[in-house]
Amino acid sequence: MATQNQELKKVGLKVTLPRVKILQMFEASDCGHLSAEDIYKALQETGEDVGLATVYRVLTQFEAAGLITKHNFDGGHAIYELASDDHHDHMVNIKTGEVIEFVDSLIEQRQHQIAAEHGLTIVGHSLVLYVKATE
Amino acid sequence: MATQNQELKKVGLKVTLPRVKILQMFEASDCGHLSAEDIYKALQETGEDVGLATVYRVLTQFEAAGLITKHNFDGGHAIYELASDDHHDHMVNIKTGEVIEFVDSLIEQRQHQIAAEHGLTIVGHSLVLYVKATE
DNA sequence: TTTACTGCAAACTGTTTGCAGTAAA
DNA sequence: TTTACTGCAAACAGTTTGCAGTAAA
Repeated sequence: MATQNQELKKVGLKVTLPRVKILQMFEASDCGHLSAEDIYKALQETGEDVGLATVYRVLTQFEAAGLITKHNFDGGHAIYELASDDHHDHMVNIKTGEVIEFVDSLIEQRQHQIAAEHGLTIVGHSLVLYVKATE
Repeated sequence: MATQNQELKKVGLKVTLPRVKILQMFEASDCGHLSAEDIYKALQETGEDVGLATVYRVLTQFEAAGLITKHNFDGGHAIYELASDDHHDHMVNIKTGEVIEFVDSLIEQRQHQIAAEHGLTIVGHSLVLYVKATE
């Protein structure tokens, strides 16, 4: 039995076709950074009859369940990726659209320090570097 | 004559009431982080008859002219602030909506270093810490 | 007078929601 | 059988745009 089924049950969601398919897409895709539109189109192409509204609902549920993470990069639409234990930030290549992940504990550390200096606690954060190839 | 008039002329925009008023609002407001909606409402309250579409148009023109900077924080609507030479990042208090600016040269430095390690150059970046008061 | 600018309403994009039907448990 | 889930279409928020009128130069 596919692993997805267990993952879904674990978070209290019924095992339905749209959910299994979408979860598979995240696990299959190597880059792993997908928008609702990406997923919707890909499902259409494989002949699956899943509505866009359902894609959004499933993504919201997956995010609430901690299976995936949502990012609001520039450019309007949100993108999602499988949640992983290790936190990381992103570089977006503005020429190619490529998304590169990176981790830097020094930056993480400074962020918490800065918030603390203001008597604040970090609830979430977003660090995106928009980059291009060095000439 | 008000300074705003020169600034507008310098960037090749006619000196009109909506533009002068909006530019004044940015210079007057101490926090300086305003959304289109904020500006529109404030103008209504002072009895100015400026349409929301015009607010958006003016903001877009000001951004193109380099007078102001646009930020896409979480939560749907964009916010704008007067452009300044010194770069800074933002903390957004998720309870109050308050925006706090901060600068950290260590983080800046690391960002460039990380990009360089990948053979990339930073074109732009966005660092936002979503925070709340420490309990 | 000429041309840029404006307000209005209608269009658009990304996302959410109400509802009646459908399928998982 | 029960209840969660689905597709559809309609609603939504933030933003943009076409157009005919208005005001800056």
